[in-house]
Amino acid sequence: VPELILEPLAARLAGRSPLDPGDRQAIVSLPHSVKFFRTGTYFIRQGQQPSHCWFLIQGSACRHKIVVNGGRQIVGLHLTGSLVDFQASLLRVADENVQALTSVQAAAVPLGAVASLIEQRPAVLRALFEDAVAEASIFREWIANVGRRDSRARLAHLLCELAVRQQAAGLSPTCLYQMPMTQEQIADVVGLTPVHVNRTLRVLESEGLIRRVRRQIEILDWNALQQAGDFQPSYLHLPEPQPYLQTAA
Amino acid sequence: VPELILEPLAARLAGRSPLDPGDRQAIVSLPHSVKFFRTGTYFIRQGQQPSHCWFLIQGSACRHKIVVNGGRQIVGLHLTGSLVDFQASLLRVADENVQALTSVQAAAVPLGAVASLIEQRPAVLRALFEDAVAEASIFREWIANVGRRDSRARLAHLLCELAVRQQAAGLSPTCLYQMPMTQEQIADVVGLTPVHVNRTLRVLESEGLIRRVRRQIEILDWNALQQAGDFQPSYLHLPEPQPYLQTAA
DNA sequence: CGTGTTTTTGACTTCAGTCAATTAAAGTGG
DNA sequence: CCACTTTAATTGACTGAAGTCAAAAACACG
Repeated sequence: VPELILEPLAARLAGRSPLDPGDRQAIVSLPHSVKFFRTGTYFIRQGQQPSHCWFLIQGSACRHKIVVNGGRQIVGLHLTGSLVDFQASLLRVADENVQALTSVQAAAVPLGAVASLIEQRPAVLRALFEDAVAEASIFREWIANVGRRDSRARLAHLLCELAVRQQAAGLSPTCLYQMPMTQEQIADVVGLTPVHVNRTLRVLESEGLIRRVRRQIEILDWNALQQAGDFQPSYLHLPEPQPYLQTAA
Repeated sequence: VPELILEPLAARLAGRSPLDPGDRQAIVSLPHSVKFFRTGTYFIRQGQQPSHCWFLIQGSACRHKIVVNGGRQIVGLHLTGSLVDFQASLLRVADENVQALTSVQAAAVPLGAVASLIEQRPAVLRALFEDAVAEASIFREWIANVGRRDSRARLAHLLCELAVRQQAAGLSPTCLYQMPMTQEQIADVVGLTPVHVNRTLRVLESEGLIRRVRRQIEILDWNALQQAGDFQPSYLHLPEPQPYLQTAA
């Protein structure tokens, strides 16, 4: 049933700000087509003018910038359930790249349809606004993470954030999850080199805070990891859990 | 005339997204009281629940976080003309501090009044949304700045950003402006130590890119500074210049 | 089973941090 | 306007966390 595809989006937004049945119906009725992307595919590249935004049905993506010396910085992570690049559509052009971290199943929604949705339904606009404000809070925490924490704290912080966000997305319990990135990509998130990420991850492992098998992260001591990473989840501004979350557990 | 106080806010928002005369009138008619703050005063502290938001009539403020080892990271700068902490009101509590960098003249606007304004006038909500999206774009650029650029580039980038933003705020020409921060505060913006900021600023000065007198920054070679800082102003997403900007030059 | 990533390890370098002292500037009250 | 105090900027010598380079081991996959 095509109506079911965008239902998680409606639920997510309703968790931010109240939506009446008409609002929710308008969201799930947005025109969309489901597409599949393999790891590494670009959703948008710097300088392009997007025509669609993407609802991530399954899989994760990162938003990154290339700096002048050739380095790369990942400036945001989009997990299952997030709406990618709607905000960028409010601005003129994209000045960032968005790339699939895993294989991704996404619903492409034409920007025009979203534009008329928010014009007709202020409550939806409001909910999208609150979603954007919560995302901006994550950006600010990342500035602090990359600017003022040492490598051990930076990585511990990232591991905690992913644990909480993946759980909130209904993907996994907090203590065990699949890391959606290589160590090189992790390095581009936290502003370190891949070599140093590797060494620091094994420090955390040798301290007994985490265990790693393949790319699975198991958090053995949540309190200690949280403390090591100076992690307080309030900045994530997670909405109250919505019905759809339980179904996916 | 009290109506004139919030006129720059209306003009700024109208520059983001079209507002009809009724919208603009509603903005300038918001209840407000003008207050003065001296350097260092806190507008909001971590954990407080704000009751007002602040329109900066004159002066600048910073938004900062304290990390566990006692370090501080400035995660955002608010210059003359910006609306502080309206967004935070959409979330539950503030998890950041906002502090005056200079002496500040600000209009306190009760959050309740803004809440009913955006409920009644979707166009204003839309404009505030776009303002927030542009601000978020700055946060992402800062993540890249702090995460992947060396000290020289970081500082050059900040100097460029301030030059452009202060000019956009109608405060000064691009090539000469008043730095609203001490070197210690600059260090907290770019994630370095005050000592290293000092040394790096004089490197930029000795290279002939800038000149400093008191806290005035004069940019002697705009192209070179822009290149040194890997600075491309598009991420600022400045609106088209509005009438009120010319008056202040 | 070979091929191309990704992860891991070691030796060495460097950029930025630390600690501590000095100089300059900005207030402040008499 | 000048002593006095405080804050901010500057400088030097030394340290250290993270980067670099390069190679080996482990893994993923057709």
